Amino acid sequence: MTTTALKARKEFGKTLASDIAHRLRNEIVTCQLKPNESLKFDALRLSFGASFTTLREALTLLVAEGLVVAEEQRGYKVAPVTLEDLHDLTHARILIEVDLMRRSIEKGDDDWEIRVISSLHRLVRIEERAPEDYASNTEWKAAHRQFHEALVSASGSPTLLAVRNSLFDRAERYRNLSAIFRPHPRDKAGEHRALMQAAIGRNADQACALIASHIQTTSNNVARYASGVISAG
Amino acid sequence: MTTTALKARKEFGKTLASDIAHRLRNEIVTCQLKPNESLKFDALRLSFGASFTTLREALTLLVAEGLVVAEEQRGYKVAPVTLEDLHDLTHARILIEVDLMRRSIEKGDDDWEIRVISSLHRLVRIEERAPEDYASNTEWKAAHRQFHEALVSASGSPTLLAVRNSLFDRAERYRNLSAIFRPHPRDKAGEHRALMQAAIGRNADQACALIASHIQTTSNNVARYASGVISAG
DNA sequence: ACTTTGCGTATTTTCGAAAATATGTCTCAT
DNA sequence: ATGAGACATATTTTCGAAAATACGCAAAGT
Repeated sequence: MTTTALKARKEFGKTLASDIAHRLRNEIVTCQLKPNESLKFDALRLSFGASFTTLREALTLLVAEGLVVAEEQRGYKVAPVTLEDLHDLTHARILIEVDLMRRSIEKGDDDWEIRVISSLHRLVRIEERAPEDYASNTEWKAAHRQFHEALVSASGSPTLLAVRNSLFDRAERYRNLSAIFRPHPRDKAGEHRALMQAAIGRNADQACALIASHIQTTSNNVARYASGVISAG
Repeated sequence: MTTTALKARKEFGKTLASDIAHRLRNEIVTCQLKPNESLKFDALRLSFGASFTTLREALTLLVAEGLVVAEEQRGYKVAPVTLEDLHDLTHARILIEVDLMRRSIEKGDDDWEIRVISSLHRLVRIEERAPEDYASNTEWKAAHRQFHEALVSASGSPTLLAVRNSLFDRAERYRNLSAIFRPHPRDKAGEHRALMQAAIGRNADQACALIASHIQTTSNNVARYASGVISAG
């Protein structure tokens, strides 16, 4: 073979388009594809080995999630990062996550408690295993995501959960961005444990206050450490 | 020409795909395309005159908005309507709309006040002109949408506004569904005026209570009158 | 009778070429 | 020098055919 063109093969989703969306989402969230980077079809075609229309479908999906922006007739690019966007995102996340948390605590059954406890356990184990900069560890990120997902998983609100997931991705991109510059990872272990205890203890007010403050603090840290790479809001 | 196939032409959007998404959205919201109806490509191709891939892109857009559901490898269909979904939707709308309302009232400037007042004025004029069942009037629906959009337009929250718009469409589909069975349209004129007055008067608590109750009441009415066509939650 | 297997049809999914649109460059008139 | 117009190139957008996959029905096996 003379070219490096890949033949596309599914790793995740059931259709190729959703599979590519998944991979693209990952590259954007981890900032392998940088904010504002223009997503030319020829280039994407080369790295993903799919045709124009399949790529287009994947990009459409990511536009809906706010990770890609489309300028009609002028192509797609990775969504910009700005302080304004970070603030907007943070506000939306707190509003929705607090609501989901409260209702999850109201409705959560035994299985929910188990999901919360076990996902926290896994997170702690990973932190013990790699105490240094676990925040840039892929395994930690997955566990972190799963813990937060478990907390709200009993809310019984598909609509808000879907929005929440997409906002979580957008926020994770900002966290990854700031991780490049942050001297040391903040110790979130205590916060996570307190969150779990408030949730399992059915102390809704406290859990909501904790999650709001958790999101806000993280956002503030991102704003501080990532200000170098973030365009002026 | 032997077939009735249409040649696609843009009426709205800049690209054909977004244009078709717009038209499809309208047909779904107005229930010309019925809940659960399967969206076969051949049929769509005939009525919209676009190719497979263009239609696919439009459908992808609507899936993200929750008006269409995709069963991978088994095509697309109009999203089902259920009582459960209506409740979920209503809850999400109240949460988000109340937040947007409060911040719009905080931040709204002169232009915002003008938008609110003039959009209400237009709505009232239409109601005067067609006092009978204005709720099934296209013009009224557009004005109604614009009034509610105006109220929250100063919130400065692109993320939540985008979610709000998509939820509004989903809710409008339920309203249209119940309008078929509702004996007489509820008189919303008073509620709308009170909403405007509370907003312009910068009475945030009252405006938030009014909008929450407005959404909840509408949803309750939909549930009552549409129970015949809504699948059991 | 009831499930399983295989095959033809219907439908979706993916592809690469062709059309449409934007961008950049060069020329020419002022 | 500067700006407008025209051509050439780069890029996106749309198309219909081809490949992949699901579905229905008939035949065979238990």
